[in-house]
Amino acid sequence: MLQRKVDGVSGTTRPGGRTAETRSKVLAAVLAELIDSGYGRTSVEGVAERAGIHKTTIYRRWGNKERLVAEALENAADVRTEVVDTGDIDADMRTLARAVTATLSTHEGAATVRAIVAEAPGSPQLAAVMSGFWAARRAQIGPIIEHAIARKQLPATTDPSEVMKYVAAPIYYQLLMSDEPLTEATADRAAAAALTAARAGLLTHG
Amino acid sequence: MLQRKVDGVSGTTRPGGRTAETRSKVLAAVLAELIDSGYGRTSVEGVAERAGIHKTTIYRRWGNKERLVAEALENAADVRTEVVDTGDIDADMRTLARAVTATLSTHEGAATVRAIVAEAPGSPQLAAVMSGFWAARRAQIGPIIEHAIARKQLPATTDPSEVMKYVAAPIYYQLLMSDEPLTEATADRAAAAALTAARAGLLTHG
Amino acid sequence: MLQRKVDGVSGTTRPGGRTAETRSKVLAAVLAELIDSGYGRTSVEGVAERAGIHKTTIYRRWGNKERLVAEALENAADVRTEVVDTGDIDADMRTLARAVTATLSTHEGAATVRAIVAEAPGSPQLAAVMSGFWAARRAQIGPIIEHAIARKQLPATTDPSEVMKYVAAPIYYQLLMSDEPLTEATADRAAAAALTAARAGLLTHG
Amino acid sequence: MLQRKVDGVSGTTRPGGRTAETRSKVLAAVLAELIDSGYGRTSVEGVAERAGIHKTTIYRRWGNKERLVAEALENAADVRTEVVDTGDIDADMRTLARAVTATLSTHEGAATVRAIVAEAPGSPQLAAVMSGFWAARRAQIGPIIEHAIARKQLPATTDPSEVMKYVAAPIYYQLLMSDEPLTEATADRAAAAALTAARAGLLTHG
DNA sequence: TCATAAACGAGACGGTACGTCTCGTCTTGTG
DNA sequence: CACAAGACGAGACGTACCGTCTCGTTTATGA
Repeated sequence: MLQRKVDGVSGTTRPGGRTAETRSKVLAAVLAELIDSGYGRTSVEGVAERAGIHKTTIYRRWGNKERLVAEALENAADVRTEVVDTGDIDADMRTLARAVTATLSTHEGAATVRAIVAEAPGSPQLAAVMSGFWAARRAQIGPIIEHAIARKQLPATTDPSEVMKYVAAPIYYQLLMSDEPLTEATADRAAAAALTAARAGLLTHG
Repeated sequence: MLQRKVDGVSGTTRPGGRTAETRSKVLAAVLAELIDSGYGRTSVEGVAERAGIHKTTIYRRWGNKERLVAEALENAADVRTEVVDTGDIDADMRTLARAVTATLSTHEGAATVRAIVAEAPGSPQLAAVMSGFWAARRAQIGPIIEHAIARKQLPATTDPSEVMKYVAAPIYYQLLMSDEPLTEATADRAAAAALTAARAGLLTHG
Repeated sequence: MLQRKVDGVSGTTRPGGRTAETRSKVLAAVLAELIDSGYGRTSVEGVAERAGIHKTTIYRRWGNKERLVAEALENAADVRTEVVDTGDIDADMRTLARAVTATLSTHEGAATVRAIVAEAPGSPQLAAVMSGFWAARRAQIGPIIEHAIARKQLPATTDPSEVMKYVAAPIYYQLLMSDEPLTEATADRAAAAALTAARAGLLTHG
Repeated sequence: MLQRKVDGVSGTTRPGGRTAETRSKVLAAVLAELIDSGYGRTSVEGVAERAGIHKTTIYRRWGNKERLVAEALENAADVRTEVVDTGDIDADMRTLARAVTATLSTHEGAATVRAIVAEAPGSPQLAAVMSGFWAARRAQIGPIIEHAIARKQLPATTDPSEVMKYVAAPIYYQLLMSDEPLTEATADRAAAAALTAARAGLLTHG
């Protein structure tokens, strides 16, 4: 399954105590601080206080702020969007786009994305997080696109990655670069535009 | 005329002496630091040193790091993309997309965008910078789209802002969210996809 | 004269601020903490708080705890014992011994000595402080001994340094190695014993 | 019988394990660290590592750093100076002084003394160690002095403790307060001076 | 010989202090 | 008056130890 040990990254061997619980409290606190204040104004000490543990513990386990935030974001990114493959490519794309929009519409989602974009350059950890996140997304739509191709609804050489990119791009762009709110209309338009481009044979491999 | 107007955006009051020169040295230094190190690792003291002036001077004129960076970026964004209206909507869009791609392909352009995206939330100054930047872009393509509409190459209700957004989105997205390089193919595909969506009547007002 | 610039060690050039006052507040606070708690339990943060200034200021000026304490002790050691040369060698030695005893009998004097002895090994700064302190002491009794020699009260080859050492040794020893209190009797006995040894020709050069 | 008696030094209570060996390894490590680094820079963790055991074990047995060091020093002080009573008070005192000098001349002896002096105030444990150490020394010279008194070589009221003090004081003083090396001449002079003072009736009870 | 209790290993944790790095303010002096 | 020089307050960062606790493992002994 996709089940991951709760204990993923740092529950090394045998905890002398409350390892896993501490970990989850801290990661939750990181996200909360990120949302409230953004990466720049998030402090390790603030996280520790919010989590009700001591800052030394954080430094012991995560070493520095960057790795701490990276793991928190990785964790958050793990909460994956449920996407179904109904066979109706238009509806499925719309569903996907709306899911993305919904995520980014929350204060939490928006803050997470901003934190990642802001810190990814220069942080191998975060780059890896993002990489993994998008790989997961691609894995999700791959089958949907392939089914659509099988049903001749999309050109045979259509690249699922590109479709994903063209669906997501306008949504992320609107979040990051404009002050317009994200609505369902935003999502639907993005989905429709991506499919139109795909049908026109623009979103192919290579 | 002989009027020089070195003093573009914020020629505060009246350059009593070396004001303007100091200003441009500082702003250049800010950009350089931003490019070298990113926003987080750019320090006012580093900027001062690089500019060969004293940090007090910076604080006197810009007050804080955020306003300093905001003005530097505003200044940088002023270097505007030359876009021509040849009447061939496909070619013109491709030219526009390539110009955007070219800008973001430079180390400087990429760093600038990242700095803006990272700091815009929470910084009214930067939000305004970004706002103005996109207004300028929209002003550029407005006439092109209108001409295309006049020639019936695009639906009458096509929204130039949306077209701009759909051209730019995949390019910015690729810069910020993936590690694929920006190429001319990226630009051409973005331009084609945006036009396809526009022709399909998806990029209309409202 | 023996007058030293108030500003001795760190009044570098000509400060843009309140340098000298800060310095004296800090050094006084160091001594106070040393007396209250001993070297081991004296913290830079505590000193800063007591001095009413910020710890960063201390680190900026003294670099680390060791140098801070060294300078404070150097400063304290400067408060010199007044010793007079009456011509009566017995009385003068007794006066000297009593002065030493009086100094070491105060909480402050005892704490200072303990701090120096504890930290001197491994701290060139403190070694230098101690060196200077004893040089000053030797300079004080030098003339007294010479006068006594001139009056044939002491052997011609008597070494003032040795006399000083034999006067001070039992007093310091009693402070550091036993729990007996320092009294005038302690001082008088030390003075008498040193003179007896000197008269016996034991405290000579080489 | 089958009794093994692994338990050399202090067969604490009931060894469920390898008690005695651990103890001696730890105490040796403490001394070594003390010698290498002084009290301030000696860490329990460092001691544990050097002893090849775990720091928890140390805390279990000694509770804290102070008690650990106290016991190590107590142990070290136990190695007692052999002093003989030949009947020749001058020679015996010289032997005693040379023994003291020899001990303090070693890196180990010097470090031990410094550690004790530095930490004794505020540490009842160490005060007790020192107290015991000097009691042992007094016990050693008591008979020698008494024999000398019996032979009328010293005044009847001579206090052995005072004689010990006046022999040791210049030696300790030189170690702690100056940078002159300890030599046999140092020892001989100290012995001679103490005896001179004693013969002059200065080192009496009360 | 085998169960048991003490000693031990491993390591997470709370906590104090250290020393470093920026940011932004303020003071003083100089051209 | 603009600027250089720099002291200072504020506060976060990351490190080193201290001493406590829990859990699991080893080992000597006594039944």
